[in-house]
Amino acid sequence: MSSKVVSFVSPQLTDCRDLINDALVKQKVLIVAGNCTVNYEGRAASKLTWGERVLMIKADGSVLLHRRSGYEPVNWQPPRCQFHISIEDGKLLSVLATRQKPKESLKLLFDNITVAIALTLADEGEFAMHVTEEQMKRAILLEPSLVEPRLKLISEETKMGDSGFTDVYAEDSSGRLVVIEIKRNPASREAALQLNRYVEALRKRVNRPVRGILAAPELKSGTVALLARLGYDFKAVSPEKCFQILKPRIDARLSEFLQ
Amino acid sequence: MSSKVVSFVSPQLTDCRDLINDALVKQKVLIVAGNCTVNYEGRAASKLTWGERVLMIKADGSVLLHRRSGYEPVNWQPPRCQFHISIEDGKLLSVLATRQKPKESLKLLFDNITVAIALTLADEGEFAMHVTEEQMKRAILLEPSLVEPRLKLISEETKMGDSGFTDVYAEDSSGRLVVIEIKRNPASREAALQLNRYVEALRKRVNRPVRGILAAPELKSGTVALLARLGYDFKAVSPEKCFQILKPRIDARLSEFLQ
DNA sequence: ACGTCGATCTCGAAC
DNA sequence: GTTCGAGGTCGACGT
Repeated sequence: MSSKVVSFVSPQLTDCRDLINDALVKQKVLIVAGNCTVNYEGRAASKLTWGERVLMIKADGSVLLHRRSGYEPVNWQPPRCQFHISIEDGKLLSVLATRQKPKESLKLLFDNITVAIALTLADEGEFAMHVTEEQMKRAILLEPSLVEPRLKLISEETKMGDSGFTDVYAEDSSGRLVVIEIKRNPASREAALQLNRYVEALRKRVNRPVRGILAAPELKSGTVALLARLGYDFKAVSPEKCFQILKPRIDARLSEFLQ
Repeated sequence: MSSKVVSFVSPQLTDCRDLINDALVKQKVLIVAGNCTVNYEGRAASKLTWGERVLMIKADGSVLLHRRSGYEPVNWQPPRCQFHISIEDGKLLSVLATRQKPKESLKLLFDNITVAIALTLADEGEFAMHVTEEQMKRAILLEPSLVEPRLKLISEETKMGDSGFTDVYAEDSSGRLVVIEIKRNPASREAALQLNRYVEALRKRVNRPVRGILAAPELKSGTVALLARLGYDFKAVSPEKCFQILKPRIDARLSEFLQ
């Protein structure tokens, strides 16, 4: 057996209790499959009657209980929760995971364990995501002509009162102020209304013409009419084009990682 | 070894390929731990350099790749994606999971597998959750006085033009229309703006006074001023109180389950 | 199919 | 600490 893994197939509940406690102390990743029932109380409350599921407890104390299907766990606990593992009535393995703030508790009872594994994962890998909304914004800040020719940037993330923040703030070739709302995905009505809030807030403060531009790969169907009614412009900006502009910088950062 | 589990510790890559393909065909739950690198392209794009992680493929074809820490998978694929498993250069196990609509692909390369497990999970358990926002709404529909005395319900989920739906729609003791926005958690500015959209949409359609009430356990600090400025009311409604009203019905439904 | 909205959302950043 | 917005959000429900 590898030093990286301690595993039992059809183990005794007491062996599992010890394996789990050891894994928690050593901050290993724990995987337990077996027949269980679950109770959650906290932000909401839930009950899950008996059935076979897969429990994962990660090194930071997050808990995930997965059924056969579904991307999301049926029950879970966020990172940094506290554990109490015990045997009840000599025939049930209890896994209790609790959190304060908010106060919530997750209790699993197993009457049978199919397999239990404790893993030590060596993972110093770098994760890099490209073309987020933030990166589209950086690309537009580097290259405002992506949105419109002769656009002059004024400032990034200017405070806009209680409407929150706007994405990019500029002046067009006619000297009008321009608020640019950037979306990575096809823009919904919500995006148009968000742009509207920013423009309205700015108009209250500057007594000069303010334009609004929604920059996104495309508009969802219902958004076209709303944007027109509000009197704002749409400019198609693709994440791919933004990526091309950012690529030299991203490559530079990746090569830093690899050094 | 139990019939419910097929597992390998430190297996050959070819054995893993066969185990995975078999598990996919039989719609088992698959767990593979090993050293891998990952590329994702689709709604965004990401790279993850080498490191040890846990891969889970569930019976519905959802994919989750977990690192040591974090509630969320570092990479994933939603249910119903298609797989292609192969050995590259005789020394890399490739797991390719693709989806159309949106077109996206996740590619994992393993150069070493610590443990691989295929599980058959027998799970017919019932999952029941209590005190969701939906249930708070049902409680208020049963007992409108939770929000205000002498409130008369008009209809539930009346269409509100392009603002979507409102939660509850009523008439107060003075005959004014009332839009009630219900939140399960402390209400944010976003909730107040949502209520505002519903009220504005209704005012455009009915040419009579329309009030707005935000019903939630409490208001977040910034929301108090905004709600006042918009001219709407706040009513504290606790999930616990709602649950008390619903409890008889929930108990009745649970006893149906147990029959 | 698309759009909207809730979620035990989670996560991170800004205040 | 809280608040706020983004997310490859996911998932459910309605059109």
